[in-house]
Amino acid sequence: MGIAERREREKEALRTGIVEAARDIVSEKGLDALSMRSIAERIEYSPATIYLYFKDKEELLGEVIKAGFERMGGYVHEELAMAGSEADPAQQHRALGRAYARFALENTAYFRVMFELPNVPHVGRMEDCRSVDSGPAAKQLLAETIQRAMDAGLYELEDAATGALIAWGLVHGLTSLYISGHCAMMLPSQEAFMEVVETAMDSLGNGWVPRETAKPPAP
Amino acid sequence: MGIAERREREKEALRTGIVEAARDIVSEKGLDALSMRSIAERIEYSPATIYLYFKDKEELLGEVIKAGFERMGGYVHEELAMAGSEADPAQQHRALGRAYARFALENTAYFRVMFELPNVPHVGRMEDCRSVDSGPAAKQLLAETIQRAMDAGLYELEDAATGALIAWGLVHGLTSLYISGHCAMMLPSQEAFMEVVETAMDSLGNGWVPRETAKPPAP
DNA sequence: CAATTTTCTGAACACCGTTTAGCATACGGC
DNA sequence: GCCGTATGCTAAACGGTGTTCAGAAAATTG
Repeated sequence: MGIAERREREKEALRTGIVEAARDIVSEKGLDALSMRSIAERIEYSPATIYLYFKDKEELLGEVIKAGFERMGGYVHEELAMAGSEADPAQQHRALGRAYARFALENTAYFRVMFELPNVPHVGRMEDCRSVDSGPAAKQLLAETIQRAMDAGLYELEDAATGALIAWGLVHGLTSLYISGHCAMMLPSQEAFMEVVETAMDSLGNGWVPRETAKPPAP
Repeated sequence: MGIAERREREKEALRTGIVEAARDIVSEKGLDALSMRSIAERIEYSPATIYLYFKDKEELLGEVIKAGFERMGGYVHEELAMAGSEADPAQQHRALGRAYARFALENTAYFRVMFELPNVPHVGRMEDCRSVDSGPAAKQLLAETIQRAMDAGLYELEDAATGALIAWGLVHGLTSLYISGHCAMMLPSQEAFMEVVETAMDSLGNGWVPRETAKPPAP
């Protein structure tokens, strides 16, 4: 009775096909070019068909965002590898920031969809929504990294989760400002931007380094 | 010949009326509710009339944004006053951050229009555009404050402008993440958010504090 | 092959930003 | 006061959007 299963598979294939089409349009033409009609044209179905697979555009975008977090995961992997396996937690923390910034630079439209969209978790349900669902992998990795840095005595702060949030906010903010062109006059190139990100992470990390590194006083 | 002047005044009044209507709609109903038609309805004119006073929606939004920066200026003024006149530059820096965050909390839709809109400075002309035009007051104030902190020996960094950008990015990022609901599970209340902002500014400020505060060694 | 279920779509709806042709009104010169 | 003109304004339309729904088309079943 493989016939029902084949139907199931085809259905699933079309569903993911829709998501991929949306992802590609966002990547290639930008968010503004992403309409139900443009997706429909690309997959060669009627716009109405999409609504048989997704409740509305919001839900479809949710899937695109999920895919975005997976793509970002690749960047994280790369930067961690680049940092080397002998990197200490603080260096890994920098690697995560670099990954985030680089992902944003190379996937601007994607980044916008993921973080700057009206979003509106439709106050109430906020579990199955946005980064809560797919992003936590990255968020948790960041928190764990900072926790390890604390354990290693590299960072001194009260709460790893708060520290992770701050670190995230720092890089996210710089990235968001850069991408939106709010500091274009100050950052003429992507290199300049990446450098500022490094400086920023240095500043923050420096602020977390214990003041007196256990210098036992000789009486 | 007061007649031409009266006409001029009426024209100007309608123009600012349009901007105020747009501002109010954004404040009251959110950005999504802001359409040329909704503005027209509020000012009791035809939608087409708006185009006699503004080139397009983008230009109109520019004026709204300008008004937004002025409103933010009020917050800055308040927080600086709250900090007191004897506050040192580092404390003033914190006050600026508080103002930014509080403004965002109390004018969410406004904040979004100002910083998270597609923006697109239409690469090329970027003078008369966005924060470059109206925001620089705030940006420059931040840069000056940090420069003063450097001069006072409170902060130790290479470039005040870069420092200002980093400080801005930090608060902006946290704010943007909070407003977009990306860290809702971690920040249940506005108070919790404001506290994280304080902690974040402390961390960054701490990272900028000179390591050894000129402790002349006695030989 | 006929009946039924499943999958899909054409057409419509209400909205959007924007343009244009034309309608009133208020003005300046006679 | 009247007339031509310049000004301010708008109704209607255009092409776009997300979304819905009756019904066509196709695939599966008996």
